[in-house]
Amino acid sequence: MNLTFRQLKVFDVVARHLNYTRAAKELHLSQPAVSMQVKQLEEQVESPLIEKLGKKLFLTEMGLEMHNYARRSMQQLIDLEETIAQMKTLKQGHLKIAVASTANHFVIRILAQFSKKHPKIRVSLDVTNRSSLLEMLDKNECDLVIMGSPPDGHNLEASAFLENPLVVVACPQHRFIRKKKVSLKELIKEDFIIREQGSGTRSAIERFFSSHDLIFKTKLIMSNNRAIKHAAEEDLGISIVSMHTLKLELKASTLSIVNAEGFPIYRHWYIVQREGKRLSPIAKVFKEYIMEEANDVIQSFTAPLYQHLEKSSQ
Amino acid sequence: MNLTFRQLKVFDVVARHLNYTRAAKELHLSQPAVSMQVKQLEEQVESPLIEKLGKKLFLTEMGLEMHNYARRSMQQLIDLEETIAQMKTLKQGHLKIAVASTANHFVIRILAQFSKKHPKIRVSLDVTNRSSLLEMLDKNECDLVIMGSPPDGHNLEASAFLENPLVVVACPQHRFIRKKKVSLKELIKEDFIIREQGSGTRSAIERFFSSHDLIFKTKLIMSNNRAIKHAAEEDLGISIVSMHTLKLELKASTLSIVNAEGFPIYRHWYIVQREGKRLSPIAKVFKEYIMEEANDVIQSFTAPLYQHLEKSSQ
DNA sequence: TGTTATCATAAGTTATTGCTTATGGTATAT
DNA sequence: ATATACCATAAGCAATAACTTATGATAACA
Repeated sequence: MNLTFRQLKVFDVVARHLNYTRAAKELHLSQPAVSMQVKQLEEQVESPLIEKLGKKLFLTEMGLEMHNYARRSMQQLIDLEETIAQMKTLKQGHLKIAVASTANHFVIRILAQFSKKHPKIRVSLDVTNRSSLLEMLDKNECDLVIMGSPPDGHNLEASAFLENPLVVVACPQHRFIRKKKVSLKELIKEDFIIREQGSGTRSAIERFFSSHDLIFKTKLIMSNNRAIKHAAEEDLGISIVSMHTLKLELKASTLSIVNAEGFPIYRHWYIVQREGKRLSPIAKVFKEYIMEEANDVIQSFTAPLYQHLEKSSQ
Repeated sequence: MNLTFRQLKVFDVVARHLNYTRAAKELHLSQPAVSMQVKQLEEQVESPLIEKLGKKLFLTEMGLEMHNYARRSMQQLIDLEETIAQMKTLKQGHLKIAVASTANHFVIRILAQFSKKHPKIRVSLDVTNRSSLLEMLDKNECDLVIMGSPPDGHNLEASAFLENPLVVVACPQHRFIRKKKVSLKELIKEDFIIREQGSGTRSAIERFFSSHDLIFKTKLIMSNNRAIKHAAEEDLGISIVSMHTLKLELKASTLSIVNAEGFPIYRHWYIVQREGKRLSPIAKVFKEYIMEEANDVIQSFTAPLYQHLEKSSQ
């Protein structure tokens, strides 16, 4: 059986009017064109759908069934069109993004604003570590990923959209805090609390020190940024973290930024997608949004807390 | 938007395999044929439905939506086919018949047997008077009507399928009952209880007497066969009724048949449809059933009760 | 009885569909 | 680097879909 939507459409009009001529007018067709469509439909089901008794037309029992079907079918098509139109106009859809745990803080902030602008959009946010992010990209399980500089060899397309200053932190009682400036020589005598192998922050730190031919002492390895900060608060060592994650600790004065030589290290946050990825309309808009707005959002959100630093560094 | 079922079918297969080549094999098509169908579908909705990342295929968000739609749509088509097939094989359907109230007795009997043979068929049975029956036929509100000889001028197609003997009845105490034979002359001296103008039975009786140049006395006019019999039981007069309606009264000996000259009048029951009516499969089968079986059913049902009459009449 | 409204049918035309084969490009695996 | 698997694209072709106009048949109606 090989019906066409055209046949169903024409049949619906005929079934409503029970008059070919008027149906033809509504469809802007000639009367025979309508007759033929109905006839073809009847041939498909091998049963009469319309009967002519005297001068009046009636639906047969199967005609009635077919009419119900045609109306359901057409309504569904309209629903589909509606869904697609809504997706295109961002009134509907599903935005799937994943972020490095270190970026979580400010991304949530941006996402909140974005979500307010597009209230009907469903959002999935995965917060996970670097290797899981890369895996998600490989499996195409999300539209966009926000992370530090991604490695080569994954066919990825990464756009830097925000500076990511890494700063040295210590507990406020630490002697470094009182010093105007801490040289790298002094710095590497301290014990460091640091992220696990594979972390973006860690590899940045390693690259920084090795470029200065220095080796730092790892006191503690932790797989979670929050835990690192907590350890630093407890003076188990000093650490190097993204400045964007420090809002609460600075405000509560449980951690302070060390004015160390060569810091902040300016790295970037990247928004990453698979090469060749066809972004959904909403993902495309989100990417544009984040590229344009992220800087402002971050500024208004963190700037007041470390103005002293902005002046002294770089 | 002008999708085709073909596009949906092909898209479904591709979406299931996420591989054009294998989809093509399943559909017994070349690979480009499949690519083209999908591409056309994408042009219809003006959005990509499938994305190729590296060597793997994925559905886009809209692709997912479209796939759901395609599956729903195809399932409905299968349901429709199933419904139609069931109607054709009499496993489903709606039989709408209407009968003259006088015929009700034996039609119900036949219908019960028929319904047992086709248990899934829904049956509507309207029991009403002659003019309503004709109206129902005019409005095409039922498939078939069972009645006495229908009038001309309604574009009807009537098939006689059963004899309808009209007999004179009186209460068992009536003097006619004891007589071996009652002549017409004697008969018309009695008071008659009779149906209203327009009744099939009545017009048959009128034609019978006028063909013998006789006029009968109407004592009581009633619009209901049951009421007539009741009046006769009470000896308000004698009456002429269809023998098929007498089963109960004969068995209970509350009415008896008068052996009158020229009786029974042999008329017929007809199964009637509009000229040109396309009977549904089940209606067609019912008509065949009634034409073939009615006689047997009636025989086995009423014969024992008036064997004496069969011998004496005609 | 002729007129009107309506549907069926036929013939003819054009555009489109639905495929095919051939070929080229590209990511992955060896 | 080469082979392989896979998809995209192009060109070409046969079938048919989707109309049109013209015409015929038939009920309903005046």
